[in-house]
Amino acid sequence: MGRQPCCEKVGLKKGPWTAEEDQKLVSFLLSHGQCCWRLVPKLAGLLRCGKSCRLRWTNYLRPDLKRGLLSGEEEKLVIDLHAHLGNRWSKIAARLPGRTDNEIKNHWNTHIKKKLKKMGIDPVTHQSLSLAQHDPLKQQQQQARLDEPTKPLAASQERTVSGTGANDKEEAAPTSAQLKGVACSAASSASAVSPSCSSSASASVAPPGAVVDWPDLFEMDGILDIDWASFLSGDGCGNRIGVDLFDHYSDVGFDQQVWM
DNA sequence: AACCTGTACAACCGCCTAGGA
DNA sequence: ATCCTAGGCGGTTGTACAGGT
Repeated sequence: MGRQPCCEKVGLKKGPWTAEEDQKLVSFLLSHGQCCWRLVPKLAGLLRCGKSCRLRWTNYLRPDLKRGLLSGEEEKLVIDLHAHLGNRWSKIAARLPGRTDNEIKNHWNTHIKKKLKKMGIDPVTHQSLSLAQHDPLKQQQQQARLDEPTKPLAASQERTVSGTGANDKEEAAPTSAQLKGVACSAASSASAVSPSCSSSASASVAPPGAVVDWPDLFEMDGILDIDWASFLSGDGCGNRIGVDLFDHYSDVGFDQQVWM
């Protein structure tokens, strides 16, 4: 007995979304809010699967998304968080307001991986490639640390929406990165700034049944941008992100010149 | 100009989990 | 306790575009 498909796929359209489809989806979601994704395509008059609609909204149409390449500061934060969290893109995205897990994952695979390799850093273990090659035990330990949170029990906690108590518990546990001061309070500050900006938390943009106007969303986005800007600009520990990141990689030869 | 190759990123797929019936 | 559904996640694929030959 196979798994049931997420929806009836016969007759459904696949592939790139057209402007018309985008417009239908956006106008529907903005006037009705997010409710049951399975019903959205029917109600919005789209020949798409609900899952596809959710993805399109989450990764592309959400008004609070930032567009364009990740900034240098964002890249550094992604690397830092990846060293801390591994390939848990949604968790990483939760720390970067206006960015989606998909976007970060793509950026990691196409840009950051290469840069790290170019600098002689293993993008998986965040160790020097030569060090990792010559010290399999250390490599194994590092990998085990990255793998650990994905164990079933931890995974079930991880699935909780960012910013919840469960998530906070996880943050409270000291990690090697935090012990080195890498995490600073960057992570907690960012999450405090925007609990609603990860794809997983996107539902908070508009509660079920809520009618949301574009201006409201943009205004909220503006608030996020201001806070994020001050966060990055050096208020509090903003300046420390870059400094700590380079400190973190100092033993593996993180070359700031190469990066910039 | 035509073709080939590499790159970037949008979109899909399959699996997992939570929650409700 | 079990089954089913919806939502979410990470990995992978597909496609458009740019640059090189």
